[in-house]
Amino acid sequence: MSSSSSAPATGPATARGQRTRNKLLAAAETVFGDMGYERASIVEITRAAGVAQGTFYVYFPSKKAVFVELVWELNRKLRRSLRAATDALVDPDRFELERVGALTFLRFVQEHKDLYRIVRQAEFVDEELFREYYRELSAGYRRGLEQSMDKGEIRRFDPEALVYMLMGILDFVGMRWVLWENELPSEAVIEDMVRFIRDGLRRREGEDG
Amino acid sequence: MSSSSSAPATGPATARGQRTRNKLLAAAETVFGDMGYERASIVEITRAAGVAQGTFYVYFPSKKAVFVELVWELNRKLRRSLRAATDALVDPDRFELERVGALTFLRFVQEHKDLYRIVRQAEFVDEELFREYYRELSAGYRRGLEQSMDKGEIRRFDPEALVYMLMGILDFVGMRWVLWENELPSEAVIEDMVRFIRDGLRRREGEDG
Amino acid sequence: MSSSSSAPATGPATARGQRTRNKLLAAAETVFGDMGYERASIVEITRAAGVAQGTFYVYFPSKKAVFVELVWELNRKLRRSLRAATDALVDPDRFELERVGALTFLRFVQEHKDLYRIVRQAEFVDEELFREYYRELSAGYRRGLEQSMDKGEIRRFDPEALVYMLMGILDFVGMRWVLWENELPSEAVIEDMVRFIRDGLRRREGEDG
Amino acid sequence: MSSSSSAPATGPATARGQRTRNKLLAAAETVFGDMGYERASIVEITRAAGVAQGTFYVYFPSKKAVFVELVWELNRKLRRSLRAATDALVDPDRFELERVGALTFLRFVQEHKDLYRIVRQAEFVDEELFREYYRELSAGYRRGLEQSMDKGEIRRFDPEALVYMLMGILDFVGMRWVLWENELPSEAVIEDMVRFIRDGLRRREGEDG
DNA sequence: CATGAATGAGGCTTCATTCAT
DNA sequence: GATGAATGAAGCCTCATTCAT
Repeated sequence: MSSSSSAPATGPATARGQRTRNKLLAAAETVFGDMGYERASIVEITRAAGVAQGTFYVYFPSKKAVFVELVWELNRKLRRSLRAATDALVDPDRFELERVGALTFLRFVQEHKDLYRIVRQAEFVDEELFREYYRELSAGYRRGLEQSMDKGEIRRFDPEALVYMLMGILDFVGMRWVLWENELPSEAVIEDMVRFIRDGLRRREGEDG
Repeated sequence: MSSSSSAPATGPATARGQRTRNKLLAAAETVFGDMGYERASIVEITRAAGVAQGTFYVYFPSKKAVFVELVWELNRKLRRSLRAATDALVDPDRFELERVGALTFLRFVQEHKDLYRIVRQAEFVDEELFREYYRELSAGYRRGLEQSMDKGEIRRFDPEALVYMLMGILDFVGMRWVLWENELPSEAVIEDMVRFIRDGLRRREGEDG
Repeated sequence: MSSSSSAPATGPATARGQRTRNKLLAAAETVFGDMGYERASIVEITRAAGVAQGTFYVYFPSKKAVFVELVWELNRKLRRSLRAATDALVDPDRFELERVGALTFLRFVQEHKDLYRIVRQAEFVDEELFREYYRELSAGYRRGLEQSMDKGEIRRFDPEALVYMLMGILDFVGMRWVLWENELPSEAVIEDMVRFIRDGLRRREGEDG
Repeated sequence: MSSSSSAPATGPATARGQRTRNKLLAAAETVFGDMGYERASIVEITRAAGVAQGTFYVYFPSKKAVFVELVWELNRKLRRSLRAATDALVDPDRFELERVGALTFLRFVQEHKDLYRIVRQAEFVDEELFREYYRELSAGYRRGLEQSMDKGEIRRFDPEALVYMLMGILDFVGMRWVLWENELPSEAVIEDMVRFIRDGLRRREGEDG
């Protein structure tokens, strides 16, 4: 019977296959990161992976397919990082969570610069994919913020608005320092950011919600 | 500068020439906005402009050239809008400026959805152009914020950090509502945003700067 | 306005354009005839036409498109030839028409060997195109045969059956001699063919229809 | 012949080997019939056969090789069918033979639509193979017709011409009804065909050969 | 001034075939 | 005896750009 006909072009599941697939994925990450989706070519990717051009199509049905996979990989990895970092905290308040979350995010960007740049291109590769990326990412964040509002830790906001504002801050800080300067923001910058967020979130004296 | 003969393909300076050039520019804006830089083609642009293919090269030396020009045009227009809106205010404080600036930005995005998407692509067309765009945009904003700090209206921040955080907020709110929902954010969202920014900026009691 | 957006990729209508288009069409005819549709390549066609590869797509939207055009061109030419030949006859009976039609067909094949082979491939390029080809070709033939039946010149047959039998005879004779031997069938063969058809059509004594 | 060691990739001669080979052959028949020679792929064939891609080359040296084998298989089967059908007749005259031969052919086509389409493609895979197919098929037919002429059962014809005309009739009737309508021609059509052939063959009164 | 036919490099993808396991 | 991962040549098509008119 062999593998009949249903395999969705994910490529051989053998050990060797896994290795090749990973080489390809890593190469694609680098190449897309360097040259952008459109200018990246399959030849370039396979050359970087050290395999023949045709090998690419053993593992991925199309150029777009690797890209999409990469985007989701980043999404998963990032969420996992954030969850790990915050789960490690003992009885944290919202402000602690924001500080740790921000730092984790920036470090993640630093370690996955290519992947990060890939997301930024998704908008032009597949609009819906791009939105899905943020929807997915914001969902958990938003839940946490809503809980904090319910607990009265922070002021009440339209949760969707709040989550996008916070993501916007992180995105731009990540872009400005990690991507452009190729380094984590200085202590001072981080401190300013955390303080700005904290004060923005905090209930004012005399407020009831 | 002047109208010597070396300017590379800026096109005839006659009135008719100006008209053609503008048609081309407008067409390029639409087409780049619709299909993205890479997928947009010169034929598409010239067809939309109602001129022959070759005419394009009378006015612009390359595809990239129109794109760059478009980016700067957006930049200029946006800064002009912002300046106009804030100049109209009588003796405004920082918070008033932020509110008006935010609204102006969002309305601008609404009217220039194409140009907005164009900027976001600049990152992959010409990294430096993209950074320049934000450097230019942030310069004036930053000056204003520094003055407010000096006056003690708002807390002291690393000005670069502050300006990118604020741009990040606006960018994401504009994206989430104006681009994705195709409408201005609701009053509630705007209000939350303005309040978040205001509280983030405000000096805490007892602080001295 | 130029040529706005409706031109169905038929290429420039200028004199120069017509010339190029014809070169391309002629080259395609030869190449498809020589190597068959699938093995023929656009490079081969453009090389034979003496133009650049890209020029092909100025005139035809796809490989298949030229092919289809070629098929219909053959169809038209063949029908025109047959009509011309039979129209020239003065008060012909069915048998005279068959003789002249057969000869005309065979001569046509001899002069259009490429196009002839092209039709035979249509079956594998586009099944429906292939059937349309025969439907179109048989329509006029069939009308003539029906008239002859009505006049009582020939026996009554299911007209569709008759027309396909006659086309089958001609097709195979054309294949066997014109294509394979590269010459018109001998007088003897032609005579046998005409006689066979005549006797097959003729009413037997004592029949009434 | 024999089972020495030089036969190029005919595959293992064991029972299991035979089974695999037949699965491959059957799969190839279906796939070539469905998609045509050029569009059919080895992967498709091996998948349909339920074996690994590489296995194909254990049994056949190339894609073309299976195809050629399939063509000859059809040829053999068809001739065997025809022989069986006519051998069963008791002291038949030419007209009876033609009627039975025609019916047998049409039924064969109906049961082997795949193989039928395969032959029609042979022309573009290997011209010589295609001609050989008809030469082989016509050889026996022609001998029978010559005998009938010698016996005076039918009029004298150039035998090659006659045999190709008759094959042409059958080919087109098979195509028009069995392939296109997916059904045997109606009684009426069959009757017209048999009558047309009979009258075409028959000696006219007063003829002597 | 403008045109638009022509170019040719380069991109994505398919697939027959090989060969180490 | 069978496998299936890998190969790389080749195909169709797109498009920015040039240049003769």
